[in-house]
Amino acid sequence: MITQLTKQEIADRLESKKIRPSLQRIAVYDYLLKNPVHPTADNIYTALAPSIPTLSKTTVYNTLKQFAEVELVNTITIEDGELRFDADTSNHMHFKCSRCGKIFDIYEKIDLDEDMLPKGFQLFKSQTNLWGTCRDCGNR
Amino acid sequence: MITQLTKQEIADRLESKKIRPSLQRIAVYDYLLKNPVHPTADNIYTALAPSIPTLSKTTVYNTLKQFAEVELVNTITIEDGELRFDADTSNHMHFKCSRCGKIFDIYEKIDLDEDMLPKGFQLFKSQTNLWGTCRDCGNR
DNA sequence: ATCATTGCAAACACTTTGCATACGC
DNA sequence: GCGTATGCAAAGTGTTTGCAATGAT
Repeated sequence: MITQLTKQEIADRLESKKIRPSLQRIAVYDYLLKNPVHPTADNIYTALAPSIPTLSKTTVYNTLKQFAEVELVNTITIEDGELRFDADTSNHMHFKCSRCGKIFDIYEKIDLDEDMLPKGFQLFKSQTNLWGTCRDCGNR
Repeated sequence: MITQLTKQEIADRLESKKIRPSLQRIAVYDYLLKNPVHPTADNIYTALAPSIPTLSKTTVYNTLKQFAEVELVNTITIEDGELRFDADTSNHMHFKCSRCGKIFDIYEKIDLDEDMLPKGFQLFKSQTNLWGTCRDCGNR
């Protein structure tokens, strides 16, 4: 499920969201596409820092926040105290293995719609998180 | 949906989970039952501090962590950077109003089961979070 | 030249830890 | 009296903010 886009394609996508395609921003988005493992801001910073020596964590945070605002990425709050990011904005669930900590994408669709909410409520977004053990970690 | 239990009933419930029913622990659990608004640890501390002047935040944090471990309460990660607590451990969803910030319980049930997971995965727990606007806050 | 972006350091918010005091059986 | 619980202060973690330097058009 790794998406490859050329730098130009990434640049175009950023511009279509009115975000100037700087080197840093392209690198962050490219990283998210190539590493769909729901990294934290710190993960991304650590991964990119060697190739962009001047990169700062602030820039990574700013960039991700901006991406989230224009819905280029989804933020995942499956774990308290850290935010994870996903460039796959299609509607899917996340499964966190309590043993190894890996987060898996689950594309099974569940139907959620406004009808299940009380009158007058409007639904913008939903997120379903699952916890358990993955195939490699067995039970308990 | 406010649950009232006597101190004795709370004490019994804590003991059934092998937790010694101290004054502080009873107060925290009682608060959660009477105030099912998904408070943070800090909310609880602030609310209880006047009546238990020696109470410390550490104790509130310790207590909640303990309760969560024995599944007396559920932890809700609907917002990054803060954990919320719910003494209602029945399976339900949470709706956060993006405007007023209130969190509502949605008892509509969605079916999630192990069948939707890849082979070898085991499901222990799930949590569905919804975002939008509540009846009082209208749209946008 | 102007305006946006970057990156450092400091500030923040929430939570956990270390440890001495106090409490309960 | 002994083991657990409590509470203070300090440390830790993830994130945001203030601001000067840099970069792009």
